[in-house]
Amino acid sequence: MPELPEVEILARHLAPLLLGKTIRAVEVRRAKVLRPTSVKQLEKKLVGAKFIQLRRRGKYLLFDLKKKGEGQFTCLGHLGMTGRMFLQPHGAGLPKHAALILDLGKLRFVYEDTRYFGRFTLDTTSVESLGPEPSSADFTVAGFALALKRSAQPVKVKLLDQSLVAGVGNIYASEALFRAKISPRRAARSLKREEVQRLHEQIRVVLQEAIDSGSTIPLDFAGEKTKDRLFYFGRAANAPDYYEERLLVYDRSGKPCPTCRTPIKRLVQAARSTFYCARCQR
DNA sequence: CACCATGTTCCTTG
DNA sequence: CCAAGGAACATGGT
Repeated sequence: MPELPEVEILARHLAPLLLGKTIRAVEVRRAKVLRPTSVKQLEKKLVGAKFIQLRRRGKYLLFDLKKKGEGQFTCLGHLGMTGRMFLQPHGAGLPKHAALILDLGKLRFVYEDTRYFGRFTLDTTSVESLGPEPSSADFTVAGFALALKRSAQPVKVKLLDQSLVAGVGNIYASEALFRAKISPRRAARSLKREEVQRLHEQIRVVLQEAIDSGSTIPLDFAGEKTKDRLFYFGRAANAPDYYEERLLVYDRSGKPCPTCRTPIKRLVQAARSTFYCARCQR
């Protein structure tokens, strides 16, 4: 489930379910996801604590908790590539790769992650190095331009740098560049002011549209029936029963560019796939 | 068997 | 200190 929009949708889904609930017990099935926190440290801190707020920063979830008579503290969650978080009744089947289970009384919170790349930890230092939130006023064209100027890397690769702007991942990097009509191969520092401006705007637009789209779809957070690929489809305006593909270039190599019909190309940069239209993107 | 996958972090080199 | 490149992490789908 993981770029900024997916995490935002998850945060909105979980917040009302978690707030006010108290953790009765903690079960850690894969201690690796707590790193560098130990099982003991997590248990000691979480058992008896109540959720008081849930925030998102970049692709991270920040769970604010508090125990009676003690100070507030924060737990950090990240979904890695394959993580999910959801609530379920006790007795419901646990997924094969359940990494952490929090007993909330009537319900339990499950963090499962097939590849265990994600985290659920007391160490919140990762958020310190994040760049501005793309939707906030802190994400300025001037600041973005300045950061791009310092890099000789291809702009697509640079967009994945979370210190530049927080939350853009491999899918939306390709999508934003397509919409801004900029080639993913361009050196970050070579972009003209107008191009930086277009890219800045399209990053904001593509992420916001994804959040809006995700909000209207009945998502299956537990992932038992459907796959979360569903998230990448938008509800078609006039046909309520099927989902129209929403991504314009990602994972569409060989398919026609939505603008000019030229086949979409796939390129490997920094060991990640990039998709683009060689005709529309210069 | 081969290659691919929504991400971050660590290590090395310059 | 910074930028950049590459491997590592781990499991599953095609």
